[in-house]
Amino acid sequence: MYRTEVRQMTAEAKPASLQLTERQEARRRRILHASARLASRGGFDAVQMREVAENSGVALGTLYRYFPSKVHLLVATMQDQLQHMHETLRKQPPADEQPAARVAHTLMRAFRALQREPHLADAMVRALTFADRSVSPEVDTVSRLTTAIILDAMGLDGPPTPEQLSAVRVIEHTWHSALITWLSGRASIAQVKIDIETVCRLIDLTAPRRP
Amino acid sequence: MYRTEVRQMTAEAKPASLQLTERQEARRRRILHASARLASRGGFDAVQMREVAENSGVALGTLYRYFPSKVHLLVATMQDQLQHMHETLRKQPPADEQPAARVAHTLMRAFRALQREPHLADAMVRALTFADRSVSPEVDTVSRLTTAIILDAMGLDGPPTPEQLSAVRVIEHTWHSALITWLSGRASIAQVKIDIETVCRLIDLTAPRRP
DNA sequence: CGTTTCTCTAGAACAAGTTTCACTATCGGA
DNA sequence: TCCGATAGTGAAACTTGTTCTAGAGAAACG
Repeated sequence: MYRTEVRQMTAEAKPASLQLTERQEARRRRILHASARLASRGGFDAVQMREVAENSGVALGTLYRYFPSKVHLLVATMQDQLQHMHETLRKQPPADEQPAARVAHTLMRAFRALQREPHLADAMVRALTFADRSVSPEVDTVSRLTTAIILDAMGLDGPPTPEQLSAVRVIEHTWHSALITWLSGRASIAQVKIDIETVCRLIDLTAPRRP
Repeated sequence: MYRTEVRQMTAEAKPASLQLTERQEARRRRILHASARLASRGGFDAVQMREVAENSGVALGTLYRYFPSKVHLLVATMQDQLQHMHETLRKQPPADEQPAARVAHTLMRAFRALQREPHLADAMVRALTFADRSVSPEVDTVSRLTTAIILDAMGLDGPPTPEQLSAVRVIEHTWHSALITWLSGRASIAQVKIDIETVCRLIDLTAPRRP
């Protein structure tokens, strides 16, 4: 930790200028890449800031200018991965009849992807749930992405009702927490599957259209 | 972090002898008390191992003998607090008709208790979700306690069905994750309430007895 | 009691996240 | 093209979790 009450960098207020030059964009990308690679190896603990800096050919101070903490870095890494995931999932929408089944299948597909890189999943999810208020904006972005994936899977006609949004929030809660119990070896893959299917029943509950 | 692959203490295998002497029990209690007090002040970051050791009149090495990491310490602190909570809640069981409402009210009561000590809640919940495999047994104990509280609130006649246990697990997931979003300022108290009420609907779903 | 074996203490040492500093390189505008 | 502002570099310093060591104390046990 080691963080003074109000983070007060020398001069600038918050992030780098929103418009990055090409070189800066490349640096950022190198950093995220190194982060993901190290995370794939050994999870949260294996992502060491000095090593990330070295592997991405950037000074430690620069790394901290781009991502003000390790958690920021890993949450940004998760954003990045989620983006890919969203596109991949969008390409092959689930074919099920019921919205609940579509969401459950989509999440299980995402889960299988995470199983292929369990260490990376560990790093990202641990960072996400460990994040404190200073990371709220970034975590919020991840949350919105996840919500978008679920809403996509539901395949609604119109905008979601408040009830449906509540259900989606609860599904997200379950998703994150179930991942954690799996990652820490306290729940099996089968158990995660059951939990996801169970919570997805809430969707049918909030859209009880009678034909 | 800084933890070698396999934790290999000099001689003893795991924890202190299961039977603590009186002095040892007192030490353990002082440590937990100091931990809770520091956590109440400033949350996870404010619980510094050196300070816990000092405040409980114990050497740093001893602290680590009792609790092999900060996360272990905070999870044990949570166990302790949950025990109190369980007893308190048990004394005034909710009077509602429906099991779902009973569970929702019980959890909201617990939530209000946490709101009185938000920093303490922060420390405990962050530790809980950040815990890795080495803390699994302790985290499992917390999980069982939470499950017991929920099952108590449901007030079942017989043993719960597998379906009901799934619902309870999902409720627990939602409970932890909703707490986190609240603690990190990304969800309001009202939102947590809605999420809890939403997920509790699963209970009615798994016990659709028609009179 | 004396011995043997733990346990506890004090304090140094180490690892990794974070900050700081003194420079140098790059960029955008006059 | 030159200049001031901004960004990046390298290295050291600082904070806090964790480990290690040598010796003092307590407990079990003959």
